[in-house]
Amino acid sequence: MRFSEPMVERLATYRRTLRRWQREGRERTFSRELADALGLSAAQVRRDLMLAGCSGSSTQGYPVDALLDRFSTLLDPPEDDGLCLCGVGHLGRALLSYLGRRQPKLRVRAAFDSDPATCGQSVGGVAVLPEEQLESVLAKHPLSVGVLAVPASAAQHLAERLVRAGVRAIVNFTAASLRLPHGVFVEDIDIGASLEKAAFFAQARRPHPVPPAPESVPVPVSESPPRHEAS
Amino acid sequence: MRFSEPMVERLATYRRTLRRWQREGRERTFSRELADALGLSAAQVRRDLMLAGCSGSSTQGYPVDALLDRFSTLLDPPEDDGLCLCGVGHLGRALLSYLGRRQPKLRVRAAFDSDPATCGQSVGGVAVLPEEQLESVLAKHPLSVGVLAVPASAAQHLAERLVRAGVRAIVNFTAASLRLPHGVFVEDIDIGASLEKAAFFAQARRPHPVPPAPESVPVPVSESPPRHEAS
DNA sequence: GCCCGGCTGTTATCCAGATCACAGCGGGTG
DNA sequence: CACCCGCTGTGATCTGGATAACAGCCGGGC
Repeated sequence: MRFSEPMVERLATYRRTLRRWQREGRERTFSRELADALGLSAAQVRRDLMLAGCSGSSTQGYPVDALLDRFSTLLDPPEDDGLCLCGVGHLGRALLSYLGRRQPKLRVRAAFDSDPATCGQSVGGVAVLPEEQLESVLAKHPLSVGVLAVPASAAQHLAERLVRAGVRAIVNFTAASLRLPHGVFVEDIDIGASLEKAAFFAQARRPHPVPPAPESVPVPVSESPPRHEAS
Repeated sequence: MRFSEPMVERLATYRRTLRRWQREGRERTFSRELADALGLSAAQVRRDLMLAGCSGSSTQGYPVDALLDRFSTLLDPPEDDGLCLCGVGHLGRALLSYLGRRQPKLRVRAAFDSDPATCGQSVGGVAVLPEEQLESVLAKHPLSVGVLAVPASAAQHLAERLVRAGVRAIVNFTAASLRLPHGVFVEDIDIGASLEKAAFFAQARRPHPVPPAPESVPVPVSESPPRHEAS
């Protein structure tokens, strides 16, 4: 049995929503409520919960606490595990400040930068160390997730160092496409490409000019698919 | 004929790679080269190029210049279009500095923030305006893409204002799931969920504790699928 | 001049993930 | 007590995207 990538991503969003509801005092919920809150279909929520090993009653729905407990078991890393951030530029700082206050279990445990001026600073409560110490720090305190927020030209080399140092998943904010051994999980977050995609689909209904092709050029169109149960 | 989302995203990455090669003086390329550079299969590159309306010769491959021209036609927004950034916190600043130097055609044309202390500053060459002016500025200078880098609690309301002001695509860095009229393209970039996903798949090979389910809990495992042509 | 090899363009096939559909249940109502 | 309603759990089906497969072409070698 293995969980699919999109499902794990959804579990994380279920958990966020359920935590808010828990703070608000809600004790039980129905698949439909979660679905509406997140723009999914109720059937998909039920299926995800089933695969995650959660169960509910047909009249009372699912107990919020039990769901959150189960999600913690599935999603939370071991006690002293966490993130290793490479690159403390603008984006790295944004991540540090974001994660500093947000995620309790998924903290940045080590941050590295190649710029001597940045090293030694403490950003969001995390000390920034010189990149040379990456291997020695991770040898003492292994971490399973690396985050790349460096220039694209440095990404491949740093990724390899991270993997050699024991990292088994990398979140790559770089435009570089990483080539790493099988078994290492890579999550690419290509902000530039996402912005270009949005710009494309914003224009998509307008006719395009027709320069290179001799034939008429298709007018690309996209709809946001309706994401709700037909009922 | 419509282009799929993943395809448009790939086109953006093809373009980035081809631009680098063009700077290096390379004039022609083969599907295999692009595929290897980006971790895709040659067949997929050929298919994308075909759908994009590009053609090459079986002996010389594709001319780099022609590909880039075609991609510009498809991906570049109209001359005075661009991005409208909402929220100039850490992440907003990172985006401004990233886009300031990178994308020539996809610039941030307006930036807004609700914090009076932030307004009036100029970040990365873009003046930060008070959020109240969103409608009046966009009325004078319509932009087709909005970028949300605000707290999740403000996201839905701001998104609706953007759409009323003429925005047709939104890049949502917020954890909120937006409910917007059909026809508005939404690209969610959920950094928190992505980090949790990476943490999960980093752990995925370890046995999990088995608390709630009476039965043995499955050990979820994921492989990065091999992404190359079998040949 | 003829064959061979490799690359393009395109069709056919496959697959994961999402959607649909429905059996089963349990409590509420009359 | 019998019926009804709505929700869970789950098999069946659908679909879009990726992969595989191959016909056609062209230039180079012999």
